[in-house]
Amino acid sequence: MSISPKLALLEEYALVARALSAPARLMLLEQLAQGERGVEALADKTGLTIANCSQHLQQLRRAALVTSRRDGKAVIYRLTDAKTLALMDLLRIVAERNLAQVERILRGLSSGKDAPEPVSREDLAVRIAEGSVTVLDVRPADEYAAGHISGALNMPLIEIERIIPTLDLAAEIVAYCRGPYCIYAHQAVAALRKHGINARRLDGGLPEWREDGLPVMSGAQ
Amino acid sequence: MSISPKLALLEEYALVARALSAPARLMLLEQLAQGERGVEALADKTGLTIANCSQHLQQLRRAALVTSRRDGKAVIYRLTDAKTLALMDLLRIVAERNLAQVERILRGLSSGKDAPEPVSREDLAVRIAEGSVTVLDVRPADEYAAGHISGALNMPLIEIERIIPTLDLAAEIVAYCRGPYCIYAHQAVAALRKHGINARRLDGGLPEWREDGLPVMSGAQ
DNA sequence: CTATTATTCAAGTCATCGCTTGAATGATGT
DNA sequence: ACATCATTCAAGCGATGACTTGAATAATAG
Repeated sequence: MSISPKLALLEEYALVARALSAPARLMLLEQLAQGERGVEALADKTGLTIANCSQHLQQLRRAALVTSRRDGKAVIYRLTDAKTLALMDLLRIVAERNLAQVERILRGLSSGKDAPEPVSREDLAVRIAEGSVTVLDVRPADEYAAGHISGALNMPLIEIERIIPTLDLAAEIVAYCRGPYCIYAHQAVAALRKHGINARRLDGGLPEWREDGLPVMSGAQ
Repeated sequence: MSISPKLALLEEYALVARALSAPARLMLLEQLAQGERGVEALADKTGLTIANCSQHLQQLRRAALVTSRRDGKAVIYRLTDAKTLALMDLLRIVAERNLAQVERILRGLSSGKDAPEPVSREDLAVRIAEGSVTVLDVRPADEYAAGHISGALNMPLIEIERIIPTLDLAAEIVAYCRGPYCIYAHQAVAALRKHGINARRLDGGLPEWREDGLPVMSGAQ
């Protein structure tokens, strides 16, 4: 024990905050919020080198935000529990609530002022049951394959302009992606609205949907 | 706008986390949770130099965790809103839930295993109304003077051993301090229990009590 | 206006972090 | 046992952060 237990405690709290203080690690956490992943898959998705990715993961593990297990020769990481997700969420909420900068970045994405309110998860669940809505999963195909909202169509952002003519325009379109940290859904909605299509964003992404106990179509892990 | 809005966003989130990643700044936030303070008062309480303290405060302000106003020649800082407090709380919860290290530090304080469950704020409010409890504010006298739980006695940690004989042992003792980051109450309870006195800790401190809308005796600012 | 007091700015130092590269470890399959 | 593959470790480099010192700014008092 150190001379100052008070400082030692604060040091531990600070360690957790420091683990969240690098964009690369937030990207990793966002990926892990989709489901557990191996090191190589994470490196791929985030564009980090394997070694660098491994080092970041070890920092996250030191802060107990993630845990790992072995599976054959691979090491699989996952979020420790829902509290990690809660912490990320609150971090985002504070940042968005307070920083004009964030506002401006998100504004820029929706190419102006016509970004509508997001749809709540509860509302979307009801409307899916009614069949009065088309749900688009705008994440990459492999993430869709690993699990998605029941009834959602996969439409990666790259193909969205191409696929517009095939959409059923009678139902409203709701797009979702990885979660609050992810801007795919923002971009998709902006693209659709530019073509005059009635599209909105889901509040939150797949991790939040799953956390709420709403129906998910699970793929192979 | 940068080439990658995604990274720019994550950079903003990371900025908030980074602001929380230094023990010195957590100390400052803990002080500010007691109420607004000037730079010099904060420097005094935390043991930082004035210049260093000012720099930390500016980082907290950049992350929008605190705001400031001028009052004559002094600049007064305060927490931006309750979300800052919530973020600190969640940080602590995650750290304590996950890190064996934290457990060990807190165990060490209560000199063993006999640390009882803390009293909830709700329960304490009821029992104060009944008069079935003695509430001790173990913060320094000046902080007590600036505001405390209605009915609480001030008993700074330094004097606690000396004052033990004067306590009414019929009622249970409940000690509180600045809040979850503060270990005064832990230490006070440990000291009292070492003398066989029935003492417990309040869950949370004055900021949480105030946040819950429970009765506070406000002193001069 | 000048002096005073509270705070902030600026420059410098030392430590730490993030990333890269290349080697070491650990589990699996032949 | 050996080769193979995924991951981790270790060393090095450049950038950033924390703290110190001393000067600059801003508001008030005389």
